[in-house]
Amino acid sequence: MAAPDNEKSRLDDAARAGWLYFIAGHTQDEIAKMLQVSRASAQRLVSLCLAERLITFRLEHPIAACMELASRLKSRFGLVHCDVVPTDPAAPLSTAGIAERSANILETTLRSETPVIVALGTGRAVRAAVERVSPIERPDHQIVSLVGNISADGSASFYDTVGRLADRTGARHYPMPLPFLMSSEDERNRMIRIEPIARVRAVAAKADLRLIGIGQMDQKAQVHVDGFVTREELLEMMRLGAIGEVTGWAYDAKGKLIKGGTNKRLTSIPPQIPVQSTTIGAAVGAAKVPAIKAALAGHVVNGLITDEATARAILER
Amino acid sequence: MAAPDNEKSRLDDAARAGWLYFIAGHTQDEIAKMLQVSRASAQRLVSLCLAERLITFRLEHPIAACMELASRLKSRFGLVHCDVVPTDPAAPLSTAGIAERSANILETTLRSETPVIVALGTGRAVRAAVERVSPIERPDHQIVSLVGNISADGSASFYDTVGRLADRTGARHYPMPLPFLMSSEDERNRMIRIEPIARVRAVAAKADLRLIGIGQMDQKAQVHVDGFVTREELLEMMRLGAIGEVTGWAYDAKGKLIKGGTNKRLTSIPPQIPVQSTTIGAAVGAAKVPAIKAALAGHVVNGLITDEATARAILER
DNA sequence: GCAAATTGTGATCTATTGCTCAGACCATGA
DNA sequence: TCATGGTCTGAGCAATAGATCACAATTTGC
Repeated sequence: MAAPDNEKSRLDDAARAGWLYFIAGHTQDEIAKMLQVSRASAQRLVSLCLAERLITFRLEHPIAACMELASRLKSRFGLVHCDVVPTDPAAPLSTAGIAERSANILETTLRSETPVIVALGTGRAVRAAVERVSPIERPDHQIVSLVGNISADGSASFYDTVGRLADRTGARHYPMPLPFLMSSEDERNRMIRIEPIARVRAVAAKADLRLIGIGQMDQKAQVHVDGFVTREELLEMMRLGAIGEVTGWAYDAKGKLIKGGTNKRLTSIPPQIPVQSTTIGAAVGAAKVPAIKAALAGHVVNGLITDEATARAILER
Repeated sequence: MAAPDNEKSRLDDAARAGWLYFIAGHTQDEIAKMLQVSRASAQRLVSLCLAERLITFRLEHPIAACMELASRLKSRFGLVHCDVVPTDPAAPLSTAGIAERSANILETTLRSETPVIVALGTGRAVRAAVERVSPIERPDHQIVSLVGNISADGSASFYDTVGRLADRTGARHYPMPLPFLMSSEDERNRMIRIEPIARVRAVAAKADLRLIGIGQMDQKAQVHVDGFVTREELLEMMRLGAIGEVTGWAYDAKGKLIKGGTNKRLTSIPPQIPVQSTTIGAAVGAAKVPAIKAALAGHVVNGLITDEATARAILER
């Protein structure tokens, strides 16, 4: 009868100490005096209270749920980085929130004094993020594009994220002066070997941070909506099992790159799978959930920036 | 639009910081790096999170309620000490819990190296407390009785708390070799002036700690049950407004001592009102609630040891 | 009944936290 | 435009908390 009694009174004391510490706000020294133990023991009681989960913390703020989701995503998929932002109820598909966060990541990385290489992929969130980066003079950094910035019709209208970001930092920048998709595999192979392009690819391979969008491969796939791939090409990829894409590279539900179709003619830089350097995907929306899930599960990316609603959907069975 | 936005994002950050600190268990330094602020700012965010009550602590343990009640009693009645112990559901009137606590107080006081004077009053809890004090050699302390230890019939059978406690400490002790109640006011006045008694009273007046029981003055009053006052005397005191007693001294609902009745013939040492030195009342039970309330409100005592059920009743309405 | 093992304790050292202060920054109004 | 008052920031320091160690107490196993 002695052991459970002792244990009980020990937990009682732990609870008392925890109460006095967290709720009444006393110092451990004061608590030690009150409970007639050494300060060391008071400290142990407080930790015991924590360890035994006698005391719990409740954060009454929408952010709390986001932090929780981020933490779960991080451990579920072994991510090196994860941010979940509150979903704007007025505009559930808005990229504003994730763009803000992404900009934050970019700024953090660019603030570094030692030279870094940042690679940018496609996606509205990535473009919006670049817009939100505040200027900082870092001429030693390098900004490189993972994806060609010339559309199918030959125009260079494709939004120049790399240039914009370079403007803000004074960094050297490497756009990729190539069409997104070549007309044949041979042509693609020739193009990516020409000197200026090879240089871009070499820089990109060493990128310290990649920030890319994650696209779904369905009827509303961004690569199709933007006119980079035709309806037929899209349908073929879907037939081949494509469920999502990063920088145009289509992958299946397990995060494996599709072998054929447009993947043979893409000029953009393929993701390393499994991903090595920090590669953060930014995406929101219910439609993208399967694509994001596959990217996470298949280690196409090792970081994610999304919103609360999307995060919940990803974690759902 | 800037101010509310800033403020909102500030609270967001505070919530984030609070989450990272309390729930994820990061240090403020780590949080500072994550949120891209100085450590000082991270610290401010964490305190803001606390100040704005974004985060709350919940203690999942019966002790929590007791601590809460003790804290409320303390501030409501301006007590220097208050302990509330869990009510034993199997024996709601048991003095075991409060005796344990009271013993603790006694031990704490007696552990002091500098000489202290401890005065003991009546009450089962006080007697039980003394029993639970573990021996400690402190011959420089003094233990003094506030109340005569000879009952009406002349026997000295009345439980000798002072002697017991002195046994355990080696302290000098001053029992009060007097009947509880004299037959007349004159006789009382004569008795308390005789040398040995006057000495006891002098020591008692300087007591650093008084530990006393609080009795109710109703049909089941302990002073009557124990045979110290007759039924008639009890009824007279009740007519005079007596609602409770400490060391025999009856007081009314406001905590004022009753002028007449047995109070004129008591040999025990009256409470100072308002109380100056630390005077702790120990009592449990629904029947004692009015007596305890009056003692607290009238500053008959400035400390209380009770149980959860009694504490709730005291605080009610 | 004794020795081993486990557990708890206080001393002491190190890390973390809270606080103060001087200066920067910003908004406001003359 | 510039002074003015208020608010926020980061540096540095003092207070507080946490970790480690050797040792003592207690329990457990033989």
